[in-house]
Amino acid sequence: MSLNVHHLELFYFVAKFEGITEAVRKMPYGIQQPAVSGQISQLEKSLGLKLFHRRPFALTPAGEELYDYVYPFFSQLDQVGGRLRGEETQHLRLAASAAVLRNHLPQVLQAVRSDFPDLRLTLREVKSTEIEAALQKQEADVAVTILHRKTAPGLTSIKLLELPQVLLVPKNAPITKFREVVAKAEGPLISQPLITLPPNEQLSLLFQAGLKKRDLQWDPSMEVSEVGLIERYVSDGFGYGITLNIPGIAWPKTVRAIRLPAADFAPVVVGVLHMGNLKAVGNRFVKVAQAYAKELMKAA
DNA sequence: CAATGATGCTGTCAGAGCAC
DNA sequence: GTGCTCTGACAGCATCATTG
Repeated sequence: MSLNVHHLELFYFVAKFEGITEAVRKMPYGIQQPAVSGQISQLEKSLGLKLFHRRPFALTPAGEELYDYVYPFFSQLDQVGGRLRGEETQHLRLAASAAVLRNHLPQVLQAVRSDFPDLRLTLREVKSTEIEAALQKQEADVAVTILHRKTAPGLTSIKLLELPQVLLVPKNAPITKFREVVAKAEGPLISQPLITLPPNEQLSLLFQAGLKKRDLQWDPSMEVSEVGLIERYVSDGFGYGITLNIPGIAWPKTVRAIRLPAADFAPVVVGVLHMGNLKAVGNRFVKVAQAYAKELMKAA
């Protein structure tokens, strides 16, 4: 025997407002207390069990379970209506790395907000390896991330800028060029401690590809989850780090950045990813991000 | 095919029952 | 007594089977 959805809706309000009378007062439409009481009785009768104790109000275990089940549906009905009516046009859900969210998006979003005064934002920190999945699951509208040669089907990528790979060394390190590191190596093996992102990150892949081209081997001794940590541990003397040179962003005084030869160590491409067609606010975001990237490159 | 009546569901109003 | 809940009587509406 299936449950009556109208009964479930009334039960949702009764459980939410903790009582029949309170539910009647606060419900978004007019209904009298006896009607609610009667409908709830029918629901309980059809289930063959009590859903809540009346006075004082308390959900029974069965009531708790049913409330947990119906809550996500009824609590989001208003928002769904708004979305269907197109009232969500000024909502932008963004996915990006922590570094991008912290260092770059504030300025870009400031500009977007001047065109969309009612802009509502959802910013989500997502690892670059999980960003495509987040877009495909519709958990975000747009992502700013490192682009691969191949993006997942259905995704559109827009290139913003290319960032050169750099070797980050402590300020007092006795080298100024990458070839000096190589010169100190015993054969192809570089033994200097190395700090990198996880091996499946695009930056790590491109760096290892560059080493391979030069028949070098340099295995990381320390793996960190975000580029900000590389700076930190390099300046604390844990080793040299592989990171990106972002124009306009100054390095801490405790480290120095050494450019890796671009011929072998390909720059990392950063861009915007999205699925399907973007709303106006999404398109505006892309335009502003492109302008911002252009300014950054000029500053380089 | 349209009209009719039975049935079921949900609603209101008035008022009774009950706990504090 | 007060406030909350339930019960009973009755109305409006939709559906469905029956009837002419």
